[in-house]
Amino acid sequence: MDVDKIVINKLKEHSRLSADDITEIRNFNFAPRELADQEDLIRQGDEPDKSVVVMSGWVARYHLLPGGSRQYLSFHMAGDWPDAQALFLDRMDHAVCAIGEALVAGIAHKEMTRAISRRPALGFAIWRETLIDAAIFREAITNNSARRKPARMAHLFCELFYRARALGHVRDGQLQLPVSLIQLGETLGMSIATVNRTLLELRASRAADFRSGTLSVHNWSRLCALGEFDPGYLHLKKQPR
Amino acid sequence: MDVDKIVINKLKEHSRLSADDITEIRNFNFAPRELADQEDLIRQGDEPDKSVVVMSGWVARYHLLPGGSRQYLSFHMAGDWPDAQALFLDRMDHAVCAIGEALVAGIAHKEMTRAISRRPALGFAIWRETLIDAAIFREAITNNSARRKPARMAHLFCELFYRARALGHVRDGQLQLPVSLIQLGETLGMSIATVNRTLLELRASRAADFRSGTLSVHNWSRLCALGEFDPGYLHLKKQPR
DNA sequence: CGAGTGATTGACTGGTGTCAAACCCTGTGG
DNA sequence: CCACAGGGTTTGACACCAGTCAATCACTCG
Repeated sequence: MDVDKIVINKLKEHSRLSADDITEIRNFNFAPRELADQEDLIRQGDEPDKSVVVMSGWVARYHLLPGGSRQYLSFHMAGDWPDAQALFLDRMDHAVCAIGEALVAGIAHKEMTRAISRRPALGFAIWRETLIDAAIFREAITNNSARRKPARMAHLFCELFYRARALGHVRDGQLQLPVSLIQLGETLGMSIATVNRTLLELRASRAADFRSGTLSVHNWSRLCALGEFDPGYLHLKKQPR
Repeated sequence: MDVDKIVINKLKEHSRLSADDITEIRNFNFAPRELADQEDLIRQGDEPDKSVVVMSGWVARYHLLPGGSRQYLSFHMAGDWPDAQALFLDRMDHAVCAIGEALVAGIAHKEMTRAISRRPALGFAIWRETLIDAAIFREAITNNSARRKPARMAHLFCELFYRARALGHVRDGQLQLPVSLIQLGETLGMSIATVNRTLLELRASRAADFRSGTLSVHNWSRLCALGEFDPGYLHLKKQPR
């Protein structure tokens, strides 16, 4: 699929676009870039001059911690616009890396601001995209602070699965998600030992099964119940399924 | 101080505004509203039609949890624009309440979008404001997930103190912050017992002292070290002190 | 002066991090 | 084809942090 199609579909998930807005997107010069597994797209402290759209694979945001370990902040799949927000921040306060091999497409910030000045509605759509990101961050605060470990993991799986389904990345109740247990731990704020034990627990509950980079959801409603998942915060117009 | 002055000063913290942008802000119709301690400004599920600026006191965002308890997400003081982001989200995924008595001023969303369509640069400034909010959320994820309890609390105090100082709310190394220990716990993801013990620890370290609604910072650099605080993520142009 | 809320402290217990060892799988090189 | 190395995963032992519960204290308000 073309980049502009991906972008347009994504924005349409939550915003209305006029024909002119769409033309404006079609005129963007997207610069593709291939990323190897774990390769950094941009680092903490960098001064970004472009935004990227994920075309295939996964990309993750993370904070680098004093000890050298990481705190993963969010995951982004094909269709997502992981750092639209870098548009107006001079210096990156976090890094973005590829999770597995990924393909992204960059748009120069200058080009974006010009387009937005011409067509405010397009800006509003992209703005909304960044606001949904913020809502996801808020939910992550709650998830990692207030929920017990099994609920925490279930919630993360719910969110990723739900978002992936909305973008059409789920096949046969399965989602490719090439993260290691270490990375899961650095996302959910638990040690690798606990990650593993919690994973076994989820498996035993027959709600979901994550192993070797594949998330299989066996019982969606049970998983939602376990994770206290309510998709409202994702602000998607059409609810999948 | 007038509302428009407060707003203009705040946006100038991180953005450049032209004379026309400032005129546009001056023309906003701000509707003042007084809030009692703990009063909800807006609830989870509401459909907002206006944004508010805090004029005095504090306001906090929180998620309501299944059990009825809360997860506080962020705190906002005079000058902050806590839900500029509600502008493009149909339904609130979180609530906002007053922490102590507070005074806020609301602007209708319609009025804001019109002004932004006229003056994109003003929109960019407000957008940036929401992006800084998102950066604060990201830091909260890391804080509550990756840092040990004492560092966690120290970091929160650092952030609030730093932001308050930038807005001129700090007097004699003291900041009025009328939160209870329960609320601190519901912010940092710890039980009230641990909050209290951690508070004693901070007090003993002679870095900071929080009691009866007043945060006193005795040794700023030590507090920063304890909390691994690096203010970069706040994206403020002028660093205070 | 009593009621109520919040703060403080102690005892107890369970969850979770740390450490260590074993295991599995994959790719590499002999 | 096997041996080996290395990364990721699985499991167990153990200590301790931190949550829960309960009692007491401090303070404010009616």
